[in-house]
Amino acid sequence: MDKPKPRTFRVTSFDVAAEAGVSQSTVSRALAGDPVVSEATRLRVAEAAQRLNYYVDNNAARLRTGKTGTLAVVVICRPDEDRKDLNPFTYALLGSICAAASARGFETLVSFQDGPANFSGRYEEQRKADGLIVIGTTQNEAAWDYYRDLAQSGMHWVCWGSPYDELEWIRSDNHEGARLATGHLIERGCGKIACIASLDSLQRQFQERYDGYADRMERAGLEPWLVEIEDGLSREEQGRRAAQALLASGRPCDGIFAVCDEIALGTLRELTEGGVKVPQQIALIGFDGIRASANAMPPLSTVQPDFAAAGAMMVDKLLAGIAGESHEQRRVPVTLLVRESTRHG
Amino acid sequence: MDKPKPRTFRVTSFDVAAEAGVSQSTVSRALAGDPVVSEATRLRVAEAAQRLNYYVDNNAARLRTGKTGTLAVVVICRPDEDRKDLNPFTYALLGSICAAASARGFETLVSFQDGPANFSGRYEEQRKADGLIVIGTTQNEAAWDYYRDLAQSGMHWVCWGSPYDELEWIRSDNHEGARLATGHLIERGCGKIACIASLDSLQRQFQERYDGYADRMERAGLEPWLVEIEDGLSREEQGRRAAQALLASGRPCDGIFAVCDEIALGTLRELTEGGVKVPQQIALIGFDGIRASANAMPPLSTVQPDFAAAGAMMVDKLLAGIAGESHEQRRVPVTLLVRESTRHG
DNA sequence: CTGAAAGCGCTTACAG
DNA sequence: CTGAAAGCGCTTACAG
Repeated sequence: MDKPKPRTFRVTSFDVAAEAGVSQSTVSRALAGDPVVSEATRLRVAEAAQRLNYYVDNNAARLRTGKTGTLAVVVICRPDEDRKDLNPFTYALLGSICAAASARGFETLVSFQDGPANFSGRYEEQRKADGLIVIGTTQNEAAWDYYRDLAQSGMHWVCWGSPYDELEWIRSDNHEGARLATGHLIERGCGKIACIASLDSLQRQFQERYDGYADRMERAGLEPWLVEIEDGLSREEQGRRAAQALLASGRPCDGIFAVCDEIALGTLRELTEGGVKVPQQIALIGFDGIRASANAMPPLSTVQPDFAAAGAMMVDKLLAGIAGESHEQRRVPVTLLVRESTRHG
Repeated sequence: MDKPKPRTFRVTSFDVAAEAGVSQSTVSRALAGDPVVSEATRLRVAEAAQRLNYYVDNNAARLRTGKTGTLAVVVICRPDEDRKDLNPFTYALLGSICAAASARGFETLVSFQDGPANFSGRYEEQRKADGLIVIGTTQNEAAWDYYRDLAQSGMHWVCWGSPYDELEWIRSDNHEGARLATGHLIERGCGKIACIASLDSLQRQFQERYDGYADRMERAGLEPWLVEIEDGLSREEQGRRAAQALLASGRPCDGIFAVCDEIALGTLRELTEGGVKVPQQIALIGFDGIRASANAMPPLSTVQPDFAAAGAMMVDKLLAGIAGESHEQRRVPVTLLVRESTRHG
């Protein structure tokens, strides 16, 4: 048999107290930066702690205070989707949320959830987090139903991508972004502008973007032209099919606004492979500002939300909720990013 | 003044005990699935817990057991890099790690770190996690130095992307992948094959890939041809510059192996914009299998590591280390992905 | 198979 | 400004 593992002794605040010649409570106060502790004592304690390589046991502190200093972040995926194939927008948002949380002194407990076997949002009840941020694909209805039900319990949370308007959401300024994109095409000289979108009531963001497009078209005296995407395909494939349908219709077209970059990339490939020159024959613009849009051939014009602001806004809204304060801001500002795909010949 | 917030009472195992008519210890055992508890009791307790909407307080359990059931994942970024611009390979790896941890019953505490103000890897000392996984850019030397020093303290950890060979790393099977890529170009008929790479001693992965390339070239009686990337640029820009240098050299070339997809994408754009037809004049292949490689024009051939295996291997190695077991596997298997960029005219 | 009790390592009233 | 003591809510020997 193996030798029994030598019990590893943990350095506690009592050890530091002995080392510094003060009481354990003073150690706790000194290390927490309690201003009531005299500077001399604080220093003596800090040095003792360093000598002993002491760190506060987070579990004990959390148990005592009831606060976790942690935010849970749930990323909703398509069922059985490879993590590699997750929408890059979602990854960027995740990164920005973690950065914002960290800047405010919170840790982030991240989990990817794709099906009922996986759904688990009881972070507050289990005292694993003080609140919850849910982001990810709108298309996983089961997931959103699960979280909508959970929300009834009065948990603290904020989401991005929810198909339901009544939840605590943060979104891009979709109307404004779509107006910018459409206006850009119009100013560039396009008059026959199609919008590749979905009016599916679950796709709130796409609907909002279509509305912004239609709005701007009508303001210019132009007729909105909707090319609907098909359900149940990858975004890229949706973009390809929509482009096929558009070309097959024979209707003249000189500009396309696709409601997300991934759809736009599919559209771009289909157009290019079909011999249509972008932007000379058809100008194309997307929405989201994902990294891959810059690498497309030609580079894709797009509307980009302020990612840093997105993460910050979600975290701030959540923290406000936890503190019992109100927080009205829900729209992340967007910018027009003009690249080759809409530039003048 | 506001009314004082009503103290929210927490349901504890004592409440469940009263509800089920058993002792608190029995509640704990029953809910933990201890087989010593009779089935009838277990059921009664489970029902009582559900009625009261009871969940075990994770902090108390963790304090008592000394285990956190959590793995920390640190993503090393370039200083001040926008989270949106993080290498998509890293995001994919992060997703696969979280999935693997979750499948093994562990939570993941994720943080993005880019500079000394940010470095913080004392997760075990603070009892925030049982071990640590570090991934991210090789280029942040300060970060790797920090973690290399920390590792001296005997913490449990595994990393991906470290410039240092002596650490506990997991990597793609870079030699094999590079041989596959190079062999594919050769079989396709290429004879003048350049490799865009870096032999910088810190870029272990790139070096390994170059070695695999050179190996395969020599086996075919061909002369290796290294085009070095410049330091301190984005990967895409490195790829562009390398392509410029290659074309400017005037040396005939019919195939390029770029040691990562992001470099390859830059190379592809530079070639295309310079009027060089890919793959008709020059065939091009990358490495990493990032999502954007599929969206390039033409779609980029590449070598893809098994992402799911990568996350699983990292988590398994870490858990083995925590359990005091050994775990030898460190190379993630790779597959050749043939797309348009290397297809026959 | 079940219960009474100890103790994980802190934070924070309370007292001085 | 500092200390003695209580208690956060569990898990797990120990006893029966």
